[in-house]
Amino acid sequence: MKTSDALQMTSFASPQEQLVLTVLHTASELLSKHRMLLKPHGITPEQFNILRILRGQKGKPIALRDISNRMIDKNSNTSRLVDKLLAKGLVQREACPEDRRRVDIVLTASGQKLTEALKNIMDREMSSLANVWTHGDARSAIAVLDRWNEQQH
Amino acid sequence: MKTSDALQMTSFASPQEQLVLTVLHTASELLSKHRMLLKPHGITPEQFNILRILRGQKGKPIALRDISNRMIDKNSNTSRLVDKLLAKGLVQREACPEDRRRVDIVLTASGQKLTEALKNIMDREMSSLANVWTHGDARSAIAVLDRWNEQQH
DNA sequence: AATATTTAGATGTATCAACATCTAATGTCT
DNA sequence: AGACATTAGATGTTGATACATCTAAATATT
Repeated sequence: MKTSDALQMTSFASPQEQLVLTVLHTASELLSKHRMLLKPHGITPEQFNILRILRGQKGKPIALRDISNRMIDKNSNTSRLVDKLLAKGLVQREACPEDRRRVDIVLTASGQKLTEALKNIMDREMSSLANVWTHGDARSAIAVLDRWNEQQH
Repeated sequence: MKTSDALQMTSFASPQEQLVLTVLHTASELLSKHRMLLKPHGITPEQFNILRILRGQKGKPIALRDISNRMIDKNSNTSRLVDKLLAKGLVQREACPEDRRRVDIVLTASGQKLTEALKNIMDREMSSLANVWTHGDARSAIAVLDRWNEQQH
């Protein structure tokens, strides 16, 4: 359903304001869809975000701080999300000798296995987007949104 | 900062996948900005969303159910959000004679006053977007995103 | 009319975000 | 070296979402 229908928008907001509402609504729906796909495996999108980052490390440990920097939600509480993954035996903490404040994180064997499986699921979902958006569509929308993002900070 | 920089994206995802990440990241940043603007007044973006809907009613009561339908996050817990507004004396509950299951909500006088003030703040923010996006930019991005939204459900 | 189903809303629990605060370790400055 | 500031991370609290369940009222079915 189009955003304006979904929100039953009646008033005549500017296209810019409509875009803001559309982005917020679309993000909510995307997240909801990801949650549904991951749920059978007991993983939330927020937890998967961390697993995906760890997978990109290919076994190399990464400090908790650096995970935070790569996350979609910058202020998300990485410490506690990692706790959840730890409780499931998907990741390990490792002391960092050079800097004893730091805590390095790596995937365990079972964490690697699950992450691969989940990535396949998400990749299938992502590739289905090609039926909706051409490369050009996607690139132009990215350009528009990033024009706002670049103004921040 | 561009999304790809903010997330330190290194791998070569498809433009479609990049757009998904860009939408999620932009929504997170937008929400964060709105939270900052509203915070001095003790209102969250989620609570403001309800106030804005009530304002559109121009005094006419609206069922909790209908508020839910117009919200950005469909699954947000409208009952408890209204509780918060009630505790601040910004809204009133009214029994609905035709259907005793329903609970109608209206703004109180102080709720109206605060909502006007907040709307001015948000309107100023929205109109500043014209410096970033032309009408055409916004419309084309909306069209791209809605193409996905229309496929859902 | 009696039963069953649906709907509106409230509520309990788990997960996560937002924000502040705290500790320990590191870095800086004189 | 000693004082101060910064950084990494953990943790407590509050606000919100996700999901399940529950009650009461309305609607549909037979």
